[in-house]
Amino acid sequence: MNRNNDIHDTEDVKTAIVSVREDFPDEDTLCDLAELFKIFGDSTRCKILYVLATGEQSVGDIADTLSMTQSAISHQLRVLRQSRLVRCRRAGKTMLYALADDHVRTILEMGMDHIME
Amino acid sequence: MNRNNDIHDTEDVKTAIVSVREDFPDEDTLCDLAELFKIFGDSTRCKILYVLATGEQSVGDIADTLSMTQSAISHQLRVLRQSRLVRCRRAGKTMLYALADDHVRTILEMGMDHIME
DNA sequence: TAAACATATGAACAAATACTCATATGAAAG
DNA sequence: CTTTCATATGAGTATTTGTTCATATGTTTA
Repeated sequence: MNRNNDIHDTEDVKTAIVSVREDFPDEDTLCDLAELFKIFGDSTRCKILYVLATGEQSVGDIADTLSMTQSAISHQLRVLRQSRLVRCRRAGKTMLYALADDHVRTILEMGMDHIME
Repeated sequence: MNRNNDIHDTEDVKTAIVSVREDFPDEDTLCDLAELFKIFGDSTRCKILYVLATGEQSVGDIADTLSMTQSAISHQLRVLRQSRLVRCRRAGKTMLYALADDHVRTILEMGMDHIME
């Protein structure tokens, strides 16, 4: 531990520190990364994504499939929409939701692989 | 929507429903999956994992690198340890932490890929 | 236009959680 | 054995967050 280190403040040391950390993601990037995983970190949202992995679905159908209220699903779909993990389009009175891209499927699969050891 | 559907409770229907959903992960699995992502869903934990991606580190070194208290880091290391995302070994007075396996690195990379569009 | 249906949203509340502070545990040095 | 260093942990607190309830928005049909 270098809590009270005696490293001198020379250009050489500064350069060394920069080079060591130049491939390390910066604060903002790491926060964005955490925000992304946070979206997947809720079972309701995971369930919704898995339902959508089977194809485009309406809000009501998702609610029925998961035996949850329309409101709860709609709130979570908003979160998923804002994170660009799902897209939606209007079809008459209903709204049809779908996975935004295959990246979402891949991330789910990676996590599932880890769960299954 | 089938909120008030008129499907009859026959064996055929039951079998159909089962076959449609047999590849759908069950409740417990989806909760485990969400729990896994929840661990990655905190910037402090992501930072710790990225620090450990560079190699084995002591608790104090991680705290110094991230400019956070030893206590905060230790609490999060416990979470990571309980989720088997990191492993640790004692070396004298210090504890050395490391990523549990390459799966962790892969999940981080997948998330980072998505962030970078 | 009015009624019916599908979805979205704001407020309120409960539960989860990340940090701080103080202190406990554990190992090594004197 | 006592002190010191490194880490772990329990309690307390502030913040975040997921759901419910009531209601608003938007679309179709009568």
